[in-house]
Amino acid sequence: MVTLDDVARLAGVSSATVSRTLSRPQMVAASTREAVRSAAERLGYQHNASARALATGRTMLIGFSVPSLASSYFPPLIAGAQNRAEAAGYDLVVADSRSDPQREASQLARLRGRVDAVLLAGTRLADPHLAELADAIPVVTFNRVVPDVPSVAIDTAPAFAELGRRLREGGHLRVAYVGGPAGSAADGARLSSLTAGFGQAVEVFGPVEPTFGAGVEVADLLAPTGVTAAVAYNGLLALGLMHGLGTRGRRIPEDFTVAAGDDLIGSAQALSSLMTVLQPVEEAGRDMVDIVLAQLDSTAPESAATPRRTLTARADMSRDPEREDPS
Amino acid sequence: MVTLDDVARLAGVSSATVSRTLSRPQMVAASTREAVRSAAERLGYQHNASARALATGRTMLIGFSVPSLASSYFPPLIAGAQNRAEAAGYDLVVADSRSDPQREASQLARLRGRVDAVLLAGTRLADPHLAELADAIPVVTFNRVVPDVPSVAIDTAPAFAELGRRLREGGHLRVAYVGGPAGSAADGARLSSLTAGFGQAVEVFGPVEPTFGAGVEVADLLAPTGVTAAVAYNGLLALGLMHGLGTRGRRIPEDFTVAAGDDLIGSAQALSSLMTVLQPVEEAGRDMVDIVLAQLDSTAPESAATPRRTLTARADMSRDPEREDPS
DNA sequence: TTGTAGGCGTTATCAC
DNA sequence: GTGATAACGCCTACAA
Repeated sequence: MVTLDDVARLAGVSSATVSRTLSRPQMVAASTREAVRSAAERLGYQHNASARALATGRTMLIGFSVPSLASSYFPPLIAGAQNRAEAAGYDLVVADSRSDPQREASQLARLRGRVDAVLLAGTRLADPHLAELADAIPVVTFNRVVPDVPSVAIDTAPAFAELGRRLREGGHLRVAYVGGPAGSAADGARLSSLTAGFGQAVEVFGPVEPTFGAGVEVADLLAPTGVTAAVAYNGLLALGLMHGLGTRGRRIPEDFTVAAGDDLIGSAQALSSLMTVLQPVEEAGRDMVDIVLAQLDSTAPESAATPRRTLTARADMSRDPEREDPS
Repeated sequence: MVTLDDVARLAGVSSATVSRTLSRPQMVAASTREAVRSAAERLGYQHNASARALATGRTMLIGFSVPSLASSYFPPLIAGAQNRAEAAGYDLVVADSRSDPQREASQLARLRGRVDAVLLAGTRLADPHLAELADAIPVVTFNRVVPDVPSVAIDTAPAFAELGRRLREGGHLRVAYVGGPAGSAADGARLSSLTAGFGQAVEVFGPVEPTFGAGVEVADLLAPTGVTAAVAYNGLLALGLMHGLGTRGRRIPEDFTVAAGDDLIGSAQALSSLMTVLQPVEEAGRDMVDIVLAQLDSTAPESAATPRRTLTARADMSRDPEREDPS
C-alpha cells in the first residue's frame, strides 16, 4: 500500500504537505503542489479511508436501513439517496432487515459505529428506541413521524382524494379499494383519503400482498360485485387486476376503470388506460440525504442550532385515462 | 464517544484486556471477562470501526457496483449479497453507476480505498481495467468472464433451449422472441439458445426496453403476424405482451402462449398461464460474497494459493402452463 | 492471564 | 508555505 509518506519521500516534502496538497491545494505553493501531484500519480497513491476517518472523526458513510430490497418500492429510494450522497462525497451502506425487527436492531447497532448518519425506511423500531438512536447519531426517517427526529414523507392523501373525486365525477357509483399489505399504515391513509374524495364508502378488498398474482386473484372476487372501478394499493396489484379482469372479459378502461397507488414499475407512462398516483420516491431519497448532510455539515454547536427539518413531498395524479366513464 | 480506555478504567483493567475480551473472549479469565462486559454495557460502549479497520487493515466492507437500482434485476442480487455479507460480519456499500462508464470508474476508484472487496454486476469496464482493479483488490463479477477474475454467472441457455423444445413439442410452428435492451449480451445468448431448442428460426421483435409498456406496444406488432407463441426477455415485457394481446382479444394461454425470461416480479408463481425461466438471482448474490470471503479469509500466501473460483448457476424452467397447445 | 508499548495512515496544531 | 509532532481508537506482539 502506498502511503502519504511514500509520496512525501518521492516528492521531497513532508507528509503534512502531501496531506494538505490533497485536501486543501490552495494552502500550498503551486510548484510543490505539482511536484506532490505527480509523485502521487506515479505511485498510484490512494488515500486510506479508515485512517482518514479515524483522524477526522468522519467515515463519509451513510447507512440506509430498509425492510426489503426485493420490493420495488425501496430501491428507487436508495437510488435517490445514493445519488445525492455520492455528490457530497459520501457512500451508502445498505442493510436489508427483511422486515425482522430483531435483525433491524442488530444491523442498526452495527451501523452506529460505522457510519456518520442513518436513513430509516419502513422501520419497525419503537418510538423510544428510534429517539435513542437519533440521539446518538443523525437520523432521518421516511414516512414515519417521531418527535425530534427529522423525516421525509410522501403525502399521498391529496392524490388519493383527487382520485376519489374523479371517479365520482366520472359517474362511478360503486368503487373498490384493493388494500396493500396487512398492518400498513400507508394503506389505511390511502383508503380514507380515497373515501373522502369519493364522498361515500368504498368497498374494501384485502389486505393482500401487493403483487401481480394477488391482483389476479382479487379480480375474480371483484368481477361479480358490480363495482365499476378499483383503486389498487400499488402498480403491480393494479396490473394483476387488469389482467384478471381482462381474462374475465372486462375491457379496461371501457368496461372498468383501474387506478394504481404508485408508478414504480413504469405503469403510468405505459398505460393511458390506467390512472396512477405518481410518487416522487427518488426525490424523497435525495431529500433524506440533504437533511442529514445539513445536520452533518453544520459547523454550529449542533443541538438546537440546526433546526431539524422535515419535508413532505406531494404525490400527484397522472393524466386521465383516455376514457374514464363507467360502462 | 466511549473508548476502550473508558471501559478499561471502569473495569479496572488495561485496554488490551478489554480489546481481547471483546474479540477473543476465551483468551481472558472468566471473572475479568464479566467485569469488562458489564463495564462496557454500563458505558454503552460501541467499537469504532475506523480505528479497528486502521489497526487490522480490514474495513469489513464490501462494495457492490450495479448499473441501476431502478431495474428489478439487481436489487435481489444485492439482497442476496447483503444477506451473506452480514452473516460474515461485513456490510455492503452500494454504488449505482446509472450505466455511465465514467461514473462507474470514479465510483470504483473511491471504493478501492474504502472496502475489502468489490462485487461487479453489469459492469461496463473494459477487460484490462477490470483486470487491473482485480489486481489491487479482490473482485467478483456477475455474468461477465474475464481471465483471472472470479465470477458468478446464471446460465440461462439450458432453460431457453428447453423452452424452445417445449414450444416445438407443443406444436408451435412460428414463434417470436421479444428482445431485451439493445446491446445486451444476455439477450443474444437467450435468443440463440431458444432458436437451438426450437430447431428453426425464431422471429425477432426488438430490441426494446424491458418494460411493461414496451410489451404492450410489441403486442400490437405481434398480433397480426400469425406467430402463436412469444418468448419475452423478461417478466415485465411478458406481462405487457399478455396485456396487449389480451386487449386485442387473444386469450392466454388458450389462443397464444407467452413465456418470460425471468421471474423477478413474481410472475411465475402468479400465473400458471405463463411459462417462466427461473433465475436464481439472490443465490448468485450470495455466491459472489462467498467467493470474495474465501479470498479474503484465506490465510495462505494469497496469489496462486487460493484458487480463483467461478460458479455457474443454472436457470430452470417453471412448470408448464395449464395448456400450451397452439390454438 | 494480563499489562506495556508501538504502530496502523491521516489530519491538525503548532512552531519556524 | 512548510515541517515536526501529537493525536484519533484499536490491535497485537512481547514481556511480565
